[in-house]
Amino acid sequence: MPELPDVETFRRYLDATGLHQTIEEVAVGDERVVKRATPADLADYLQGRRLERTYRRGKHLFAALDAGGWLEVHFGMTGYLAYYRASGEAPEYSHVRFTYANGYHLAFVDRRKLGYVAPVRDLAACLAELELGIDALDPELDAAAFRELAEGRRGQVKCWLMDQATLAGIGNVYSDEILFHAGIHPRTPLQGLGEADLDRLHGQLRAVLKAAIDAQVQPGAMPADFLVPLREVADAACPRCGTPLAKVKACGRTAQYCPRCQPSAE
DNA sequence: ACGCTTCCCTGGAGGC
DNA sequence: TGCCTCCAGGGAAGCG
Repeated sequence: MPELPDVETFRRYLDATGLHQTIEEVAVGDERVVKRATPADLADYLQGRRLERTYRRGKHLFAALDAGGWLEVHFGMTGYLAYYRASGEAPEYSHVRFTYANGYHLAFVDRRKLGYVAPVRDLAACLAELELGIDALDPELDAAAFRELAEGRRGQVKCWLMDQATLAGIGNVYSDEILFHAGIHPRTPLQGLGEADLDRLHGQLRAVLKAAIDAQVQPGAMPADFLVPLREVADAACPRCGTPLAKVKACGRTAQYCPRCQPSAE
């Protein structure tokens, strides 16, 4: 379930571990997690190169190569990065592994293989092809810009928040969290929201994503009134009012919400 | 245009 | 114990 805060945490991890070192070897254990290239192409593309800096847009992570071009990593639902020394320390499901000149390794780990690694020759073209909207934490996304994104749009507010072509980075978990703090039911029609609702939604969107990043997405480190740590808990109660949390299908996903703090508009 | 389902993919949980 | 089905939810795709 890597969403913006998770991918931002991975980005910082990569910054702290796998940059500025020559990649000597690229090993692909399962080619299904390599997109837009064969494993051999990917190896040719990366061998002898260094990753120099990172860029994140929504849930997509990019790393710039010293020779030009980029590497894209998308984490699907179960992906993450692991940097380790001894080969024996490689986590299970390490489907792509880099070996650096210093002897360390960087692995793309993804149990369910819904994520991927891909070479990117032209970052701008790649971003255009992915049809990603503005990053949900882009400083240019102020309250007015946020309201503009909602203009003329129909459908349920949760679907809109999760639409990567509108706002990049929000998925099922954090859309629930944001809607909870804004006091809005996930199935509320977007057109039923007023300016004050949208401004509140915008404020909570920033606050929630930043708090999750500050907590390094560790459930135990999240603020006490967050729903995230309660997702897997049976019979969980609202951290605000104690009302039993409810689930509803929205946008093909299971949304968790508080029936009292987020009254249905229907 | 919207909302729903199906598919990809795997493992953990619960029922029988 | 073991088999079966469901569910998790990132995203693409297809249907009405």
